[in-house]
Amino acid sequence: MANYRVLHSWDVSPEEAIKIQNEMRNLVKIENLQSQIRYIAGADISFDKGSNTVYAGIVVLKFPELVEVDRSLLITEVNFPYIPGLLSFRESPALIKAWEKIKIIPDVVIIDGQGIAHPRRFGIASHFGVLIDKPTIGCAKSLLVGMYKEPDEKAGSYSYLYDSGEIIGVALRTRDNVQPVFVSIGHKITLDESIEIIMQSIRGYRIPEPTRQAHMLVNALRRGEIKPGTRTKPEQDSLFS
DNA sequence: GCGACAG
DNA sequence: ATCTTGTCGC
Repeated sequence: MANYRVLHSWDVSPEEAIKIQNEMRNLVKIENLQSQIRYIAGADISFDKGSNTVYAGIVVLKFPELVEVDRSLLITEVNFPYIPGLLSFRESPALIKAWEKIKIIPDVVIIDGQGIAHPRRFGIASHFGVLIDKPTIGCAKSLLVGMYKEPDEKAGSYSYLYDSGEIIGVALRTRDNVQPVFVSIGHKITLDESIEIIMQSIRGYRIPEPTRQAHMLVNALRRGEIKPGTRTKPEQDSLFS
């Protein structure tokens, strides 16, 4: 269920989208997590080359084990183009649809993109977070705005991301000698908690597991290797049971 | 006007 | 994001 108090139309022009961001930016809450993390989710989208068809998915993992417990995969259409700074208006509609089918509601969601490390401090992670009224973390593979010093090459080290004199996120090295990822507050969380959770979600790869799993699933869906749906294949722990 | 620019 | 093989480095 989305946060009906702030629902708005997705059928808007780029100009209207910017106006919505400037109004909704004030709804972002920066606070400590209000509950322990038992489940964490990753959300992502996949596209075909020149098609309007999008493959969306959200994967819920038990935390900190990071074992899948639920998933929501669906195929739909998009019209809004990719415009730097307006990514949310292209990807959120599909992600919201996927969110509404999730059975196990996660305590925090990692989004593939920026949170407040955005020109108007309202990237997709913040927008999505406000809409679902849940804690979210923005974890992008590349920079949108801001300046930073290269963090030390050791996993776990980070440096602050600045824009207009304010700290908007961090460049975090998730593994030794790999390009850093850009972590920022999405909604209802602090930057320190975001960094901590991202590092606790790393399992041998640069990208945190929730996002990586979601990315693999939506790509498998696009290639037709798996079908849309919401059930997670139960583990065959025992031949009995 | 020029350059930058999440996915 | 997507189109794509091999290749360099830990």
